Amino acid sequence: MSKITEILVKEGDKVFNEPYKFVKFNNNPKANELLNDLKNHPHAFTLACIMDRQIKAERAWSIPYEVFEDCEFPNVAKMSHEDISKIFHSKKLHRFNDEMALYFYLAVQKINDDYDGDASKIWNDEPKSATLVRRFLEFKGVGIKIATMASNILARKLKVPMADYCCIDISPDVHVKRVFRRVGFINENATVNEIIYCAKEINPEYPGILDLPCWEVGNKWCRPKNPKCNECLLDKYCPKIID
DNA sequence: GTCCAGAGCT
DNA sequence: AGCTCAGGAC
Repeated sequence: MSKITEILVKEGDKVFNEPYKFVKFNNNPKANELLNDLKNHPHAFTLACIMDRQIKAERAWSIPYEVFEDCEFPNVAKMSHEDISKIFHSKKLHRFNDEMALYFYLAVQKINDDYDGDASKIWNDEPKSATLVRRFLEFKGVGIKIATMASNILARKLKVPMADYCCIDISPDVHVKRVFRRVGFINENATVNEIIYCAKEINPEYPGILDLPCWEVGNKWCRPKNPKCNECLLDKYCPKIID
């Protein structure tokens, strides 16, 4: 194993093995309370994950809190797509307010119809990792990045018990992709599938273990412009392949 | 102007 | 595989 993969796996393992501690998703204390309370507000975490695309992560993690300010769960299940759309537009919750309001609405309906209004039933039966990822994929607006991200956070931070971890892949998002390119794991025009299989190759029993360290490297230091290599934990071993 | 934890449709 | 959705922080 290369020194870089060794460091990334070790960092991932460290977080995975530590006991639960309150997760700080962003700087909104009330949103964080909601997201950490999987027992009483499991839908908040689920809905926030679905909102997590093409905007700053910190902003996406507040969206369920912002909606529930106007209408508490489970009453939100009675709201129409149009009602929810009005909230998204008036509070400017997302870039894609029409589309995200629809996915938010559809997710609430699905939680109601398929999980008896209790989103924790998505993950609380100690599922196989494949089952968990597939359940997230069933939601409209959820693809491989969001399904694996949700599963990774449940496994690594929120300590949700599951039967195995082998099918929780790395979340192939913009940061992971950039970091994988610059450390030389993949080439410039690699596809999402190549990223996923690259992580499987490194740590097949839990490919997603690489997700958090890679995401943090990309978010904090390995920026698109002016990467702060001297502060990065991979500095000594990284080939620093910049396009 | 650049960048942001993408997915769906063609 | 490429295009579209289209907003706010910096």
